[in-house]
Amino acid sequence: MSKESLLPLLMAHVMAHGLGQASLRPLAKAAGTSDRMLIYHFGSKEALIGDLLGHIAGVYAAMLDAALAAGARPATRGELLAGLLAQNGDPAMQPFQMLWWEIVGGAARDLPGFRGAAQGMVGKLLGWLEAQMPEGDPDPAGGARFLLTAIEGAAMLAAVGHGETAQQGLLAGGLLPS
Amino acid sequence: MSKESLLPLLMAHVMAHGLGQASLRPLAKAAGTSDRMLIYHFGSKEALIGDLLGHIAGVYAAMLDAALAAGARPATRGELLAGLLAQNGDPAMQPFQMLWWEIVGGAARDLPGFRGAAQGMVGKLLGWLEAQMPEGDPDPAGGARFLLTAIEGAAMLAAVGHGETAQQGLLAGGLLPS
DNA sequence: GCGACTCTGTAGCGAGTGCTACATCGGCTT
DNA sequence: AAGCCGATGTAGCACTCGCTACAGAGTCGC
Repeated sequence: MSKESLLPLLMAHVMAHGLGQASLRPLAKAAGTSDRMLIYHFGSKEALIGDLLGHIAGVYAAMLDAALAAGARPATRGELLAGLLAQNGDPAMQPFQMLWWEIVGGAARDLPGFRGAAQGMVGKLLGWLEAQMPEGDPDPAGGARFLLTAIEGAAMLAAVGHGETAQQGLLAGGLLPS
Repeated sequence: MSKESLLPLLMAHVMAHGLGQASLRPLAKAAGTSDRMLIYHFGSKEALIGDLLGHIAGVYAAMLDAALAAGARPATRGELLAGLLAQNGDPAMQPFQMLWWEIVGGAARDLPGFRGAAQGMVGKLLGWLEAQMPEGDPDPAGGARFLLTAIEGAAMLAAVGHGETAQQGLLAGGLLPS
C-alpha cells in the first residue's frame, strides 16, 4: 500500500462524505488501512489533505484532457455554454460539485493547499475552454474568460437552489440559444 | 442574556473563525457564556447553527435594505456591475465572503439550514439588483439575473485567486465599461 | 416564609481527535 | 546466518467534542 495507491480510495471517501468532516480513522477504514499508516505515509493530516487536493486536481485535469481529446468543438459560444451547463447539472457530477465548493471555501479562508488546488483546477478549466472556443471566434481568450465567469456563477446559483435564476439570466444576457 | 442578544456575538466569532470549525466552547467564550448555556438557549448545536444562519441572513437583508435606501441608481448596467465588484473586493467584506462560501458549501451538501439561508440571501440580492437596475433598462428582471450570475461567478473566481481572470472576462463580454 | 420556576455554574460522561511509543514481522544485503 | 531496515499492528496519550446530571441562586406569586 503506497501513498499513490491510497489516494484514489481517500478521494472516493472524501467525495462521498466531505472534506471538512474527514478524520483519520474513517479515512483509513475507507482506504483499508489504519490511521497509524496514514500518518506513516503522509507525515501528518495536513500533509495528507494537501496531497489529496493535489491528487484531486490531477484527476480533474485528466478528465478535462480526456474530454478535450474526445469531443467535437461546438459551433457557437451558446452551444458551448449549454453543453457545460448540462454537464454541470448531471447528477453524476454532484459529488464533485459538493467537493468543489468545499475547496472554494478553503481557498477563501486560505487554508494550506486549498488555494493552490483551486487555482490549478480553474486554470486548467480556462485552458480547456480556450481550446473549445468555436472556430473563428473573434476573441477566444476573452470569450473563454467570460464563459468561465458565467459558468461558475451559474454553478454557484445552482448549488444554493437558484439554478433556474441563472438559466434565466444567461438567456436574458444572450449567452444561451433560446 | 437572551438568544437574540447572543446571536450577534456568535456571528462575529463565526465571521472571524469560520463556521465549520465553530465548536460550542469557543463560541460560548466569544459570547461571554458557557457551552452549557448555549445548549440551554438553543437546544442543540444544530439548532444553534440554524438560528445563526437565519440571523446572518437577516443581517445581510438589512444591509441590502440600507444600501438600497441610501444609494443612487446607476445609469448603466456596467456601472452597476462595476460598483458591485468594487464592493465585493473591499477588504472589509472579506470575512463575509469567507463565511458565504462556507454557507454555499453547506447548501451544496444540503446541511440543515444552509440551503434555506443561502437561498434567502441570494433571493434578497436578486430583488435588490432588480430595484437597482438602470432606469429605462429594457429587461430589468432578466438583466438582474444576468448580472447576478456574472457577479457570483466573479466572486468565486476572486475567492480562488482568479479575480483578474473574471475582470478580463467581464470586460471581454462587454459587461464592464472599458 | 415558602414553594415553584427560570436561569446558571461545576463537573463530568462517552466518544472521537491527531498522533506516538513500542513491539513485531518479513525481506534485504552481506 | 546475522543484522538491518521498512512496514504494520496494538495500545494508549492528551485533548476536544456535544451534551447532561446535579446543585444552587435569584425571583416571583401566595
